Amino acid sequence: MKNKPFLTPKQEKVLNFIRKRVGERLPPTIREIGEELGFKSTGTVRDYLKALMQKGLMRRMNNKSRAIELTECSGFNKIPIIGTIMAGKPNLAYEEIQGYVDVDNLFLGRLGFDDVFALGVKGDSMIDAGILDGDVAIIKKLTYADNNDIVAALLDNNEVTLKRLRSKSGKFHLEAANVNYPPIFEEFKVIGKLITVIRKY
Amino acid sequence: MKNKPFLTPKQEKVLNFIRKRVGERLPPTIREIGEELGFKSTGTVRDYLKALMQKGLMRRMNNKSRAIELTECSGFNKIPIIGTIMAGKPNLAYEEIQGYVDVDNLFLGRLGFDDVFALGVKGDSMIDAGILDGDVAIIKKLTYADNNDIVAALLDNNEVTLKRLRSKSGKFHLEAANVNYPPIFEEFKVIGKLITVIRKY
DNA sequence: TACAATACCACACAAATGTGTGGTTTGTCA
DNA sequence: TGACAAACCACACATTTGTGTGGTATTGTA
Repeated sequence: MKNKPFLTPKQEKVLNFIRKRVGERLPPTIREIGEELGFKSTGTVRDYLKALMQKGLMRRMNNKSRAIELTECSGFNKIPIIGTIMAGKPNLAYEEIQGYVDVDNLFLGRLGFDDVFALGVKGDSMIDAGILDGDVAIIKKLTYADNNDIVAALLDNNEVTLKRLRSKSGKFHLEAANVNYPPIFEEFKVIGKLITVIRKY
Repeated sequence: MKNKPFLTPKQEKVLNFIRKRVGERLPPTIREIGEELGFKSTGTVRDYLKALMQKGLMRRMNNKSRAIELTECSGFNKIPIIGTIMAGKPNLAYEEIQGYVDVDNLFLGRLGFDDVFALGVKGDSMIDAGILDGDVAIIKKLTYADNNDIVAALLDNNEVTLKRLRSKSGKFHLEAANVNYPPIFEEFKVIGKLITVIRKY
């Protein structure tokens, strides 16, 4: 069993300041960290950054200002997923936390923002797959997909549509998830694969 | 009627690139913008930034690298929502962006993290409302709800269930969205209201 | 005791980055 | 036609920022 990366109090202070600034959308420069924490030398700050990097908490790009990337992917934005809830307690002192919804990583997993895009769902053609009008579909950019995957496909008329990919005797076609829509046998190109659906009420 | 701040296509491209980079938590330098957009002079980029600032879309700090702040608020993690996609283009250039999915604000809106929790959906009792087994339901903590709202309710056996709230002649009961499930008339307590559904594939 | 890690500092230097001035071209509008 | 804004470029310069080297002091530990 490995023990979690131990941080000295000072190191934690540095990390927290970086977290704060990253949260504010402008990571600090080395000198800004020094000013905030009271270090008079840039070398000191670099020692800390080196330590934090060795402990796997951040990455940096060479010769790029403010280029600090926290690997922990901002552990703040998590929502607990609850199984059962204790009865008497008024304020949801949840007993069984099954996991966490990570707001940042939810859609992306290990993907970058370049690898996905979102599509507003129009119509009810996928209603039997639980995808309703107005839902937002998060699509991972791909040019291929497997049988039964739900894909974003580009049709000949330059329209993008969300359908299920089916193969029948070696040929692919698109199927709606709604008996009222016929399958699509025309030419199309897969541009991505559905990885997440979001619906707001 | 006021017209929205007019942006030229080029200006919008610049803005979108900045949005993207701010979303990635490292705003671009002037030269990085120029490289991406194909400008050979820093002066050109500064002209654009000046224009965007005059239109009230961003602020900058003097002599600070990457210090671009988008005024359009909460520019945290945004995924572009794309309408139509140019046919030939392979890599989905941020050409026609209709809007953004704001990862942070998606579930929460103006709520804090304390005001919501998540529920793992089990079973198919809400399938006709497009809520499937395995979905994650984001619930806003409330002790009341309106007729027809989908709510998280605490039953007598300490189970939490997701159902539609119905009132009939002044009395509330719970209804599944699946003809195979009978309505629930037993005692229950509303603990929250469904605000978002997320499904991962 | 010797060694390693932590916790600092000073300072020089190079690279990145922002600023400023002065241009050219194109199209629109009065 | 002239004025003006958008949309560019080149280049010098100042400032910011990252890098690198070489120190000192303290503490725990093998």
